[in-house]
Amino acid sequence: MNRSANHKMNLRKEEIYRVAARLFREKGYNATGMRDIALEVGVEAASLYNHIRSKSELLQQCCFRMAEDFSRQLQEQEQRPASLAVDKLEAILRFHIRVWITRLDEVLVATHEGKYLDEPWLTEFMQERRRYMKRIENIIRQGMEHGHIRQAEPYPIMLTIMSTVRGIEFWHRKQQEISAESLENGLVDVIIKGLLPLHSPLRC
Amino acid sequence: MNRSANHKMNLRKEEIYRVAARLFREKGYNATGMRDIALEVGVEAASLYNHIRSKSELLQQCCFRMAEDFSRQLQEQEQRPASLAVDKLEAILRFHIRVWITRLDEVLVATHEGKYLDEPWLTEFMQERRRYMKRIENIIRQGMEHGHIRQAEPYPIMLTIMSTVRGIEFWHRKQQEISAESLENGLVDVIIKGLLPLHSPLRC
DNA sequence: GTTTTTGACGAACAGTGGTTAGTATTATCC
DNA sequence: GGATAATACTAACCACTGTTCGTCAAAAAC
Repeated sequence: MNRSANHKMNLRKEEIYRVAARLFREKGYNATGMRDIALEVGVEAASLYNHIRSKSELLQQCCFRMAEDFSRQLQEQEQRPASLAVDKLEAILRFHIRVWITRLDEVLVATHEGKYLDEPWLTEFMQERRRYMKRIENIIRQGMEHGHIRQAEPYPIMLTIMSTVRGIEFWHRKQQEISAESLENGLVDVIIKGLLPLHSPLRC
Repeated sequence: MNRSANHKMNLRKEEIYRVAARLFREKGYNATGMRDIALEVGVEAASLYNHIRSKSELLQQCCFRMAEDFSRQLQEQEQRPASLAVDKLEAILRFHIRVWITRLDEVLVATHEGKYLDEPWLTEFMQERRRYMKRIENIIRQGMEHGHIRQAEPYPIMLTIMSTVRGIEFWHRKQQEISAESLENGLVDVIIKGLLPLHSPLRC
């Protein structure tokens, strides 16, 4: 098999993955049947198994692709100087927002349907999420030690950064209540402004 | 049938409802079988139907009980003077946080599994949620008109208030990373501090 | 104490789930 | 162009789903 054929094969596999991610989000993992996926791909359900191993493999891809993308981006921020804690958090927050705006299907599946992963992936996935949250907490803690973030509990701040983006689920471009840029800047404003020290020149 | 018997009947029905809410949260609505619920109630699956009409009725109770509780509380806040917009939002936020801490099962089911409601309840439920969000947006807008909230897009602020509480899902009392009170105050701080006008005496 | 109601039970039903086996068809390679 | 691999199809399987039926014991009502 040459490279072209291999590429073609992956294209079909990618299509199945994309359809599955969308349906998993719209209807939920358990409510989405292989026959639903097959219908939208334009094929019979049994034919899917020439390209994928199982339904749960599709869920695994959703979850761990997102986990890797998030972890990689966080690593970039961690490598910046410790004095830039607030900028790091803003960059992290903006990354979260953009992923939630541009790849809502995958990120929602990873967030909401990840609990349906089989072992040992379930355990690995949840441990990874916990590690990710700890790493963000550490950045917040560093910012406080250097005086760039006001003294407070790091834990609720981390939760806020992790959770604010979830509101994007309610935002639909169609209804154009607000543009993507305004949405991103609005969300960043609320969070970041609340983090600055009381005497910060950016604040007053 | 006298009042005592009626009360006893409702007790059993309430027990089924509580068990269902917990299982719906842990395993998801579709992955929870009537036999799972029956097992934890200590009865056979068929016996459940002496107390409830259907599985979907249990989901409806979860969703609309929460919707009513939230709507009622919001109405209380709406009746306060318009000049107290920030206090209203803080009260709303604290109510959200407390519900998410003390009634996590029901509120998570309403949030995550509500999409599995049958029609016409699904449409009614989603319309109610949209109305609720609009009402919060109106409070924010009032606060801006009176100068008690800094000028900004009301929509992302509303989303933040709605979504921040979702982080509580990650917070488990057992692991005691932080107490319930500190968690509540920490979350409120991040959000409310970001809302105040730049010249507010509370801010600088 | 008899009648009526309540609630629990085992069995079963009709439908759906993911998945496999076997086979036919198409595309690729030499 | 013939061999070979990839991929589509039909049919079916078996486990499981929410729910109903007929029955029977226990509690409530009178």
